[in-house]
Amino acid sequence: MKLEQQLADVPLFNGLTSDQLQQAAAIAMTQNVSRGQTIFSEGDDCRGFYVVLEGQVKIFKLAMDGKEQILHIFGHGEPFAEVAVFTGTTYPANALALKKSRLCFFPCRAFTDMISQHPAMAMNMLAALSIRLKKFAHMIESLSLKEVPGRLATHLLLLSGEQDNSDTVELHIPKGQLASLLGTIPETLSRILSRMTSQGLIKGEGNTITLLDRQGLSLLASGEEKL
Amino acid sequence: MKLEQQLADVPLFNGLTSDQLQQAAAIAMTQNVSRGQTIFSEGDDCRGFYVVLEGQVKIFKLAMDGKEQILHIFGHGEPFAEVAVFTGTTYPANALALKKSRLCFFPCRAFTDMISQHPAMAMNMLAALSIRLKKFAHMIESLSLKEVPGRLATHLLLLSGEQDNSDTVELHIPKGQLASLLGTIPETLSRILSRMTSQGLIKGEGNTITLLDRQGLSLLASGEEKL
DNA sequence: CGCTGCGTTGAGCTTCTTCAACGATCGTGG
DNA sequence: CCACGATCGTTGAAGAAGCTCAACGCAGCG
Repeated sequence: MKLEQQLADVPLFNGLTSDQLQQAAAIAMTQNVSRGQTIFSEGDDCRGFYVVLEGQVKIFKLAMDGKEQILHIFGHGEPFAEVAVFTGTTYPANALALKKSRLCFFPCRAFTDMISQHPAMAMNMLAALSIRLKKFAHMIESLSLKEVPGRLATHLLLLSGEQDNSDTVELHIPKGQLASLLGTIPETLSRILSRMTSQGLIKGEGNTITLLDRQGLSLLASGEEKL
Repeated sequence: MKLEQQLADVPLFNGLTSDQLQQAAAIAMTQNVSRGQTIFSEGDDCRGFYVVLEGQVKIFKLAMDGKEQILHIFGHGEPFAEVAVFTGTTYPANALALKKSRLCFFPCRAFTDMISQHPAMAMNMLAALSIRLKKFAHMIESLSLKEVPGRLATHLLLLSGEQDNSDTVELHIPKGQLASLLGTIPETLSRILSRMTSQGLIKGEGNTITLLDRQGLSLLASGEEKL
C-alpha cells in the first residue's frame, strides 16, 4: 500500500487534502523494527517523531534498579515522540517495539515547517497533545490516589470501553507489561488478579479477562471500596 | 496597566504583533479571585481557559477520602486549562487560588479561532503543551519509581535551578501543599525533612531551605542512595 | 484570650516490594 | 520427537515504606 494512503488513516492528518497528504508522505520515511528492538533511548538527540503504521510500541522510563514505568503503549495510527520535537530537546524517555512493527519517521524540521503552514494539522496536533495530557493526569491521579486494585479496576473498565463495552476484554500485552503500566510489579498484579477472581469480580484466562461484576469494579476504581 | 501590555509578558503570546496582542486582549476578560477561592471544579463544562496575571493557582485532583494530588502550581504569566479547550470537554481537574490572584479569561471559541489564524500562537501553544507533558512524565516517573526522599531531593534541586542555583531555596507554598505536590502527606514530608536535616543534607527554617550537600541530594534524587 | 490553621512527633498498621522457589508454555536445536 | 532453555506467570514468607490516628506545640488573628 502507498504510504500516503496509510497516512490518511492517521487521525493526526485528518482534514488534509490529498495534496497535503502527499506532501507529508514525501518528507516521511518508513522503518521496520523487530520485536524487542529499541527505537530510541532517553537522552538521545531528537531527530524527529514517529507514527506507528503497524505493530506496537511502548514508551517508558527506567529506574536505577531496573524497574520500569510504562508511560504509553502506542498502536496503529498513533504518533509518538512529538513532544521532543516541540521542546527541541533530547527524547525524554525510552521507546521499544513490543511487536514487529512498521513505523513512519518525520524529521523535526520538515515537520514543524509543515505544521506552521497548515493550521488544520496544528489543531490536530494540539488536540492530540491535549488528550495525552489528560491521560497523564489520569495516570498521576491513579498512582498517587489509588491503590493497585483501584488502578487495575479502572484499567479494566477503560479497556472494556475501548472494546465495544464487551464484558470480555483483551489485554493486548503480557501481564508483566501491564504491571509496569499500572506502576507495580508482576507479583503484586498476579496476587490482586487472583484476589479479584476469588471474589467473583473477574474471571481470567490467559490474556483475556471477563468482567463479572462491573459495579464492584467501579466501586474499586473510584476508591469507595477496598478489595 | 493595560491588559495588552500584560499579555505581552506572557510566553504564550510571544512573537505576536501589537495588533494581534490587542486582538487577544479584546477577547479576554480579567477576573479577580481571593485566596482559597475555587476557580473551577473537575467535571465543570469548559467555557475557556485562563492566564495567571498575578498570584498563584493550583490545579489538583481529589480522592474520595479527601487526599489531594496537586498536578501543577501556576504563577505569573502561565496559562492553564487549555487542555479542556482543545479536547472540548469538561475540566479534568480542580483549580483553586492559593493567593489573591488576578486572572485573564479567554472563551473557548474566540481563542481557537485566533489560534488557527496565527501559526505563531499555535506553535507557542504546542511548545507549552509539550513542556507540560514532559513535566507530567517526570511526575509519573517520580511517583512510580522514586520514594518520597528521592522526590523531595529532586524537587529541591529543581527549585534551586529555578532560583539562580542559590543554595537557599524558597518553597513559595506551605509544606502541606508541598506534600500534596510530591504525592505524599504532611506527616511523611515532615519526618523526611527532619531526617534530611539530621543527616546534614539540608537546613530548614520555615519556608526557606538551605541545601548543604548537593551531591548527597543528587544521589538521593537519582535513586542511587537511600536516606 | 481562645480559636484556627499549620506543622511536628509517636505508635501501630496496611500495602506493597523483595527474595526465593516453582510450574507452565513455547520455540529451538539436537 | 524430545530435551532444553528462556520467558512468563504464580505463590509464599519476610521486610520496608508510607499511611492512619491521635496528641501536642506554635503562630497569627479576631
